[in-house]
Amino acid sequence: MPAHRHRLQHRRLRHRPQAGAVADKEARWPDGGARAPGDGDARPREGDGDIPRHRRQRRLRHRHEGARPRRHHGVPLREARLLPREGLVHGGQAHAGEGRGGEERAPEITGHVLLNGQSFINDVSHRLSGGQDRPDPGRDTAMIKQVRPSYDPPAMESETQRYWDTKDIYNKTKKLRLDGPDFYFLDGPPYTTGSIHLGTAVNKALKDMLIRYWRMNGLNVRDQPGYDMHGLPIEVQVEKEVGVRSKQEIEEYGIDRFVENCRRFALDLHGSMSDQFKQLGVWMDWDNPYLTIRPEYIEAAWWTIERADQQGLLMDDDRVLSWCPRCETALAEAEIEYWDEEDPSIFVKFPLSDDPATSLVIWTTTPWTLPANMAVAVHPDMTYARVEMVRKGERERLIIAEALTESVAELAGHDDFKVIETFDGRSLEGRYYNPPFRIGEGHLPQTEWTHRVVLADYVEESNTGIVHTAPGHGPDDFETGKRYGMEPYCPVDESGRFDSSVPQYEGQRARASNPYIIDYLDDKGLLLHHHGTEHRYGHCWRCRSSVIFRNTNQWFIRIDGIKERIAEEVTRVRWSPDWAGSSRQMNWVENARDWCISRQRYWGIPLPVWTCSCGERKVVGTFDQLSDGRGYVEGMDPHRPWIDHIVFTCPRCSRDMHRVHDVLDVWFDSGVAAWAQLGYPSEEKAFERWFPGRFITEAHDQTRGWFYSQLASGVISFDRAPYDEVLMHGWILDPKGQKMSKSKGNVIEPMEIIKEHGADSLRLYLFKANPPWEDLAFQKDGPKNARKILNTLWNVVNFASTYMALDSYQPHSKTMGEMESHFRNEDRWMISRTERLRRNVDESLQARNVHKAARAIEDYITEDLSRWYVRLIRDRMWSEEGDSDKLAAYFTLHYAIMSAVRLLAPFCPYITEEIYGHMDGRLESVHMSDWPSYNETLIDDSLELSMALVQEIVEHAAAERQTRGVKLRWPMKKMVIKGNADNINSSIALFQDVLKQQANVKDIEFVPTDKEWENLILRVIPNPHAIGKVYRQWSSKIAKLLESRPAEMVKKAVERGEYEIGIEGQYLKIEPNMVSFRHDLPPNTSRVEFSSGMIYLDFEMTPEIEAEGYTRELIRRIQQMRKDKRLDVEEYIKTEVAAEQRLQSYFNQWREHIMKETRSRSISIVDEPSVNSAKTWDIMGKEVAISIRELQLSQVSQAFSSLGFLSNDDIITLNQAGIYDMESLDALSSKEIMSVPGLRIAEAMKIVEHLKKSESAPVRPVEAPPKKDPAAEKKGEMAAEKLEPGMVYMSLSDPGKGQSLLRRAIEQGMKPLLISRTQPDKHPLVAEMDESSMIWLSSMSKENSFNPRDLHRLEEMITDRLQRGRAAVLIEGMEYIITNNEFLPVLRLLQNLRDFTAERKGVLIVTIKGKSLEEHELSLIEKESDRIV
RNA sequence: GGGCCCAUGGCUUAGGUUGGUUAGAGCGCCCGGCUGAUAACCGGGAGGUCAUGAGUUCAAAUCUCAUUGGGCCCA
Repeated sequence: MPAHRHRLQHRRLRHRPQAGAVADKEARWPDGGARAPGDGDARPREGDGDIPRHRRQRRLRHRHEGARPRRHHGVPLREARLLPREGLVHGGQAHAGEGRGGEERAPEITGHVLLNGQSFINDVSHRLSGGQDRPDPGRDTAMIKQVRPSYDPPAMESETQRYWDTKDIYNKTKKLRLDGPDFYFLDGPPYTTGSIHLGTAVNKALKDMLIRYWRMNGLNVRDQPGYDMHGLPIEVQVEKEVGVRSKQEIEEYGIDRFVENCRRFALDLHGSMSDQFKQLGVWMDWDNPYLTIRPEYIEAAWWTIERADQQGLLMDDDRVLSWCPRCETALAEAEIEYWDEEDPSIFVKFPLSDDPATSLVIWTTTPWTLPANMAVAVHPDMTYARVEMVRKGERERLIIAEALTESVAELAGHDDFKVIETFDGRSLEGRYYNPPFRIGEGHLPQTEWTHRVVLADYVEESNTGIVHTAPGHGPDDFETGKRYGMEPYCPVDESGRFDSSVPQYEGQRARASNPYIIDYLDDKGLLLHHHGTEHRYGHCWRCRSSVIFRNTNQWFIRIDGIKERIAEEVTRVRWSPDWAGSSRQMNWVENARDWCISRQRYWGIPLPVWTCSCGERKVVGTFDQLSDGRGYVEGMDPHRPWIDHIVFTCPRCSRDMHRVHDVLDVWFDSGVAAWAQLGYPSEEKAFERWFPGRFITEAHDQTRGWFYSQLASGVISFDRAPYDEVLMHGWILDPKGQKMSKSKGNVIEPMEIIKEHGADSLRLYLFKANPPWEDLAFQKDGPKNARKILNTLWNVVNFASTYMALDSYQPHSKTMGEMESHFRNEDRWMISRTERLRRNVDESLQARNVHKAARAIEDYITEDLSRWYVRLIRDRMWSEEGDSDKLAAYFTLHYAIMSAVRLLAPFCPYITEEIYGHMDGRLESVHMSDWPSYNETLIDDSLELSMALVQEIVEHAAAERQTRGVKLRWPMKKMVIKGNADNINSSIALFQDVLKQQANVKDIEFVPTDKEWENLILRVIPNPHAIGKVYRQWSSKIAKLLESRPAEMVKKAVERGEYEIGIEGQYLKIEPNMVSFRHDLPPNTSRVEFSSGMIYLDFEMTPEIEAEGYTRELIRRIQQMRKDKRLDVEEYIKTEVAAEQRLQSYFNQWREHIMKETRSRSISIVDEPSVNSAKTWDIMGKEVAISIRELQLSQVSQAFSSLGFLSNDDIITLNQAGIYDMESLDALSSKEIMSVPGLRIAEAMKIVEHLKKSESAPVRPVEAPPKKDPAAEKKGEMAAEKLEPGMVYMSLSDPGKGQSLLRRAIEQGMKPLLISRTQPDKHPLVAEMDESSMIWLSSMSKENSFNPRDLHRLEEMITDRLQRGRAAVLIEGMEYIITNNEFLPVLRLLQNLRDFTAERKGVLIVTIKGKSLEEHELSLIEKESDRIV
């Protein structure tokens, strides 16, 4: 019998703590002290080492069972978790380190960090040697505590959050790295909106992940978060709040009040954002963010303006710029959002002054700019044509680009047209034309080139090829006008309305005048054609008004002068991905125009420029310089309007200098963040220490935003980019890849995801789903699936911690070197996989391939750790204490878990913290630990290859079992492996035991490459054609003879060319062409090809295999019955098995094993069942009737009642040794009794003494007394929760709940009706019901679907039963009915049934897998229940 | 119109630098198994013109060009 089977008893007992841990949730501790769940008894006590294992198991059990009465005061556990964890911290010294303390001492702990191409060795021991104490050896032991059995992220995360808060973990973690190399991480300030969205979430999560990674690598990371708090968005919100609608109204309201409101607004909002970031698990310096509205910040911006001025880069100028007519301010490109809008598309005739019968035809989508027309532009090299066109009977002459004549004619609806002559654009230059609008004298500046044809390169061969030019309304037009010496004319005022120079439209909004202008043109016969067109149109980033181009005076920073330097800096900076810099950013910089930094608004950094009417100007760079001004007050707020009151005296003419009333572009605010947050220039020390920033990461829209504004202001201020590295990340889109927007209603809220699945799951999904720089179409299933991965990790930890805690395993008591000799190959494999993972994750993160790192961890957890290694070591986990083989597995498993946890810590800070606290806990936080280094020498390619082969073969074997219908429970007789290369067999042989165990195969044979498996049957295939040619009439005889001869011999001989066969006295030579050979498989054998060879699987059934197989089937059935009866795992039973003779003999061979596995106190193996409650199972076509009866624990002890001095522990010990009653005790010799494993000597002696004394009378096995004791208690419970007639009960997850309710109903005398999807004969309730009371859903309809008629039939069946009075109906798997139907009919069915149930005083029980339904469906269904159970 | 990125089963994606077995996963679906990590897990199956077209090549999801669609940044 395999050794491990003996261990099942242990396992059963050891399983108890789990049940206890569940109870822990409400447990209270008498000492009021703090204990993490499960840490109580797992902690070693004095002398624990001497207590035999099973004793400790008992104690553990007692704690959980016996703890209840002690719960009278103290701290509920949830809070307890937040109080100090005793023994985890060494005297409050958070920095006492692993790494030195000896964790996994084998691999060198030397992290290697590569930053900006510059690498340095992060030597942990060096870092920790800064006068810090070695951890107290007495406390430098990890305490393994069992984790709570289920992973509940929202609850766990808020507990962890509180743990961090209470113990100030964040600050301690930072403090720990204080001596490390400084690393200036630069946070791009999000605009202060008050709530985070998925985009800001991924942004901060990414930052947090990298910061944690750097910290673990020993860097002292500066992590001040920032908030961008000035600007229009807040102004617009405040406008709404205080009820003003224009700049004029703001000024009436009072700029001071307005600005104060803005400040309050911004300050309120930033706090709630910080809270949300915290929940996301982001560790930044939330108590000390940099705010762009602080005076010192503003001073830094001023200083930068001053620097620009000193270099001659600051200027004011007239320019045509985007203008928001609502906000009445200029806008930068970065502040404009584009989307498609409908505009008119018109073709207008401009008659030539000297030939009014001929018109130039221009095209425009902005009719409102026509009053400001000053010229028309043609391309000098384009060919134009004079066309005669007949339209509506009228003849007209038009000038159009030649290539476009036809399309224009078509649009205009011509009757006929012909080209009269062609010429190039150049020849048109200077021709005068009559503009559509005549602007009054003194308004439109008349110069030499006004209302003439001009040349411009940008004119395209589209529409008409002639461009209406209004220098006051278009940047290109402006440039062209400038070239021809025109002064721009802009008849549109700040609010976007026509001024008095266009009396026709005075006071009208520019764009709104389009229809009137078109009408006017039409009236004057100038409109050739008019239609609508969709095109991209710019809008104000905040108020969404359409922007217009206006010519205004603004302040600029000249980019031309520094463009080259900026480009050089782009080249120098490290970009991820590479093309973000070399292509994208470069492209932007190359096309960059002068930076307009002035805005005509209130809530912003005031432009620090004072001007005098004489033209003198003063730029203020620091507050000190302010104090020279009149109106300066010490400590004053530098915002508007107060700053406007400061007046300087002009040094040139002594008149007053006033401040230009503009504020700065907010992109300038954030552009100076790198030094402004350090307080520079007023504070130099921090600047010298930290500047420049090492790293930034933002989304790709920042190419034109923050990436650029920093480049420009950095080059102005310090002649360099203020950062060294940029990681450009993507956007989060909706599931269909569309941008999320409130108007589309497709916004997914990060906080809701966090509430449901936890921040860890959200983060993991965000990290692993995509490369960082790609946009992510956010899938709602994403976090859910990520949670499953974390759940798997949790399960592994639960498994490991259960056993390790029981054994008080000390993970750090041995080094890897010391364990080396105890490792099995599978341990070495696991360690190799682990080292490889450590390397992969580190390399991926250094390359900023965040997704690859996350995916590597995921694969490792699910594939290597959970699905394989844990499977392999199960048996070893149950083995006896002190067994070095088990310790090797513990060590490896612990090493693997802790590696994964530390690698995962930056990604998922919560779950890793929780696991670390339970599996190690020597430091206060996993985030204080060092980044796992890797040891290349532990990576063993060939070992991993071996295991890969074994895994592949196991899979093939499983697949072959499936096709043959042979379950894994049935051992396979033999597996033969023939590798196709010499090393394959030996490579697989390395893991022969693993293969045997996992494939459940009794024997493995290897066949060398050049041989064939000997059991293959070589057959001679005679070739009658060839034989007949030579030997004619003998051929059939020869063929027969050949087939009958030993094929091997024939083959060899033929190959040698010497095979002869004797027939009728003659020897006939057999030529090679007369025969061929074939290898046939022996019976019951499969041949499967795998990547590196061939395997043969011998499924032959021997009596031994049959016996084992049937036994395992039987055990399985009994276990199932135990489960169905809801027996306690420790409950003893009495078992009867009725089966045919052959099976009986098999079961008898395995009798003891069966009893142990099933906790049967007795087992009788019989021909016919003696009770009719026996359940008949079909095991591989054989009928086996099983009945089990529970024996209460207390009754077991009655078996030894004559030995009153025995404790329950002793009795269990005896039971474990297979001694169940006095009879068997009697049969043992004194010596045997004394050597019962685990039995205390004193007790053993007492037993021996007692037996000698009493010559004890045979003790009858004790039957369970009629319903008393715990059984009665159970019933009492039921009685207490009697089912109420007329009620609908519903369980949203657990089918077992529904079944036990139905049982209760039966006990209450109700007639049951069961509707289920589980086949009736497999259903747990089958024993308690007759056939007519069960409806199998799948049999109600064909094709596994449910149609409305089936629904109706079902309703009839149920109401029929309810009508017959006092009925209880259980519908299981409601989700099946719902998913196969329209939802509403099902809901209606449920409503009908509910009414009917109430009316007939029946009971309706519905179980449903809530998870498989849509949320709203579920809530509707829930409403139809009276009670959720 | 220009620059950059993306396109692989119903959905999300791996592979692409370095062209070479049968394009690999997860979710969903179907079938089966396991059942003392178990509201978990495992195996199998169906499902792919690797966006389209052309080229290079003995060979293209992979390299080149063009086209289409989507995203970002600009004009």
